[in-house]
Amino acid sequence: MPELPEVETIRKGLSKLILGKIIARVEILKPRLVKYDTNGFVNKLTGKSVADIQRKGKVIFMRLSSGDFLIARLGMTGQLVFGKGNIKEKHARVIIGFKDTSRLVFNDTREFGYLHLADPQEKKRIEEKIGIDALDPKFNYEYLKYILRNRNGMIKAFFLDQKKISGIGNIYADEICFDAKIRPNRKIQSLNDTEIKKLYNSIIRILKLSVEKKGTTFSDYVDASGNKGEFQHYLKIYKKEGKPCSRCGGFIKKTRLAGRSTRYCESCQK
DNA sequence: CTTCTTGTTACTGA
DNA sequence: ATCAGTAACAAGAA
Repeated sequence: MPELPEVETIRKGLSKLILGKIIARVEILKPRLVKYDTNGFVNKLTGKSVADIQRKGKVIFMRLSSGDFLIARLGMTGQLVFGKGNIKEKHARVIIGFKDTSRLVFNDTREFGYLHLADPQEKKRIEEKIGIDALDPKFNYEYLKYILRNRNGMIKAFFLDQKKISGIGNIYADEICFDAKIRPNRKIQSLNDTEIKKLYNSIIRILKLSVEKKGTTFSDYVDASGNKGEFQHYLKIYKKEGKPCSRCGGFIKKTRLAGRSTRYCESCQK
C-alpha cells in the first residue's frame, strides 16, 4: 500500500510519537521479516532510542541513539503503528516495546515488507541504491529531463523503477500520467519538452496534495496512529475503469503494463 | 472455484 | 546493455 505520501505520513507521525523513547524489549514474531540476524537485531535495539527518522522513496530510516539505523520497508501491506497497552493485531510481525510500556508494532499481512538493522556504512550504501526522492527539492525539471535522456522504455515503467526516481508506485504513477494527460505506455523518447514539463509538474502536484491528505487508504494503509488517509477521495483514474472520465467524460480503460494493472482515459490522455 | 491486489527482485527472451 | 513479460514471496477480498 504505501507509496511516498503514505510513507511520509507514517514518518511524520512516528517522529511525533517515538523519538527519545527507550526500547525495553523486542519481540520478533516472524523471523523471516527481520534482516539479517535475529539476535543481533534484538541486541542492537535494546536500550537504545530513536533519535530521528528519515525517508527516501518508500523506505524509512530510523537513526538510533547508537548511530545504527532501523530500516523499514513496508512492501504492499506493511504498517508501523504506535500504541499504548495491548493492541490486538492479527498480523503483528515485530513488536518494539518501550520503557514506558508504549509500543511500536510492525504489521504486515502479506509479509512482503521487512525490518533491517544497519550500521551507518550499510545505511549509506542502501540509500545510494535508491534514486532521488520525488519530493527532494533537488529534483527539478532539468533533473527529470537528465535522467530520462538515452532511455527508451515506457514512462510508467520508468516511474515504477525506484532506482531512477523513488516514491512513486502503481496508484500515483497512473494518477500522475492522468494529471499530465500522457498515456502510461508512451515511449520516453516520444515525449517532447512540454510533455516532460507537464509530467514533472504533475509528479510534484499529486504527491504534495496526497501528503497533505495523509495518503491513500484502499485496504490496509493506516498512519502511525492507526488512522486512514483521505486521498482515496481525490483519485481520478485509479480503480475508475468503467466510469466516465471526470475531465472529459471519455472511457477509462484498464490494461496491464510493467506487470501492473494500469488505467488511463482513452480520450484525453495522449 | 478464479482473479485480483498500494512492492520488489530474479529470471527469461528479444 | 536495455527492455518487456512473468513468477515468486503470502494473505485476503470479491
